[in-house]
Amino acid sequence: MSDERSLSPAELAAWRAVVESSQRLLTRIEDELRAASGLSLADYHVLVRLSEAPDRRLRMGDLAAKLIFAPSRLTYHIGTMEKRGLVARQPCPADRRGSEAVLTDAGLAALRAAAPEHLLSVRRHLVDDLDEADLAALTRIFTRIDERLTAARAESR
Amino acid sequence: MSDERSLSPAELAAWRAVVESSQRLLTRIEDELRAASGLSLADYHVLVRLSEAPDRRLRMGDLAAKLIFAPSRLTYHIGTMEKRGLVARQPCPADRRGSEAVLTDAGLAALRAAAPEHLLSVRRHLVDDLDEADLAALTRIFTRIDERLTAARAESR
DNA sequence: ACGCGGTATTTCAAATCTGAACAACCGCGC
DNA sequence: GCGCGGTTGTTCAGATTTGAAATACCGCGT
Repeated sequence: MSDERSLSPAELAAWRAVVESSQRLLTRIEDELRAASGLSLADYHVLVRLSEAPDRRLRMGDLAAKLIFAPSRLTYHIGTMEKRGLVARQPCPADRRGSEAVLTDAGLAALRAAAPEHLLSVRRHLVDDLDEADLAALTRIFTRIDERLTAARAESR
Repeated sequence: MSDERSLSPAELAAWRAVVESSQRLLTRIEDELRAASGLSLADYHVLVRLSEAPDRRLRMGDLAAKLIFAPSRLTYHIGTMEKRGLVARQPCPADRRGSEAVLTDAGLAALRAAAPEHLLSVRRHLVDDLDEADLAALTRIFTRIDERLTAARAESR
């Protein structure tokens, strides 16, 4: 707290630990997911979001927001998943500008096939290291950060 | 803890919170860094690592390990930074296979110019939300994850 | 009904990232 | 001293990601 233009060693250590470890964690878990299922983490997240959506479908924009993807990235990504038969793209009936991504049966099957190993992977590399208090702290901390970020984004419009 | 092949709702919530919020946090902080200084977060991290190294220089391999970059990515990235005059590349005297990345005066100046705003940004979006206990918890948790990952990597060789 | 500012998505080119294959070199053991 | 397995970086081609510009459409106000 000494200088507001800087960070204390403890603050810097926390920031660095988060940046580096989360990077390493994601990389590792993605590697394992890829090896076990052929899906990237992005593929997996697309499948999860669609599987949770009513009627297994979402507007491109909504899906992009949930995944934190730039619009053009989602267009491209859904394109590759469509080629593999994991999702389908359909024009949105209510709004002719829009389109929806729909989870196919094959996509749902791929998700179900990949999930157990993947969750095991998450458990092995993250959850098993944490006790209940850690878990709660992580959830609370990151949820709060997210809320603040979303609020800050709303302001800067 | 019910099924070892799955995750409890609390565990899943923690995992999702970490993945999404850290993603959003990084994106946001990178945007601000870019807007204020023209540096990407990767640029900034390269500069930081070099500035901390003895004689302001590091072997490509060591730098790549610190940054969690694939080798070819670092080659490319140092190439772009070299064009901008932020770093220089020199053959390694002790090992003729290797090369070293060296921080230039311009690179150091760029880092010093960018740091205050960037740290403010980190403070605003992360540190200000945390009390001392949170800070310590984050550091402890992510440091432990990192140790485990590094250990696991060593095994799978 | 019409125009118009705004929104949803795609397209395009350029920048970046990845992994496999390569070239040069190290140093150990024969 | 030589050869060989292992290391260090780079190169290359292809995949992904980005941001700006284009396209098509919405719905409000007139």
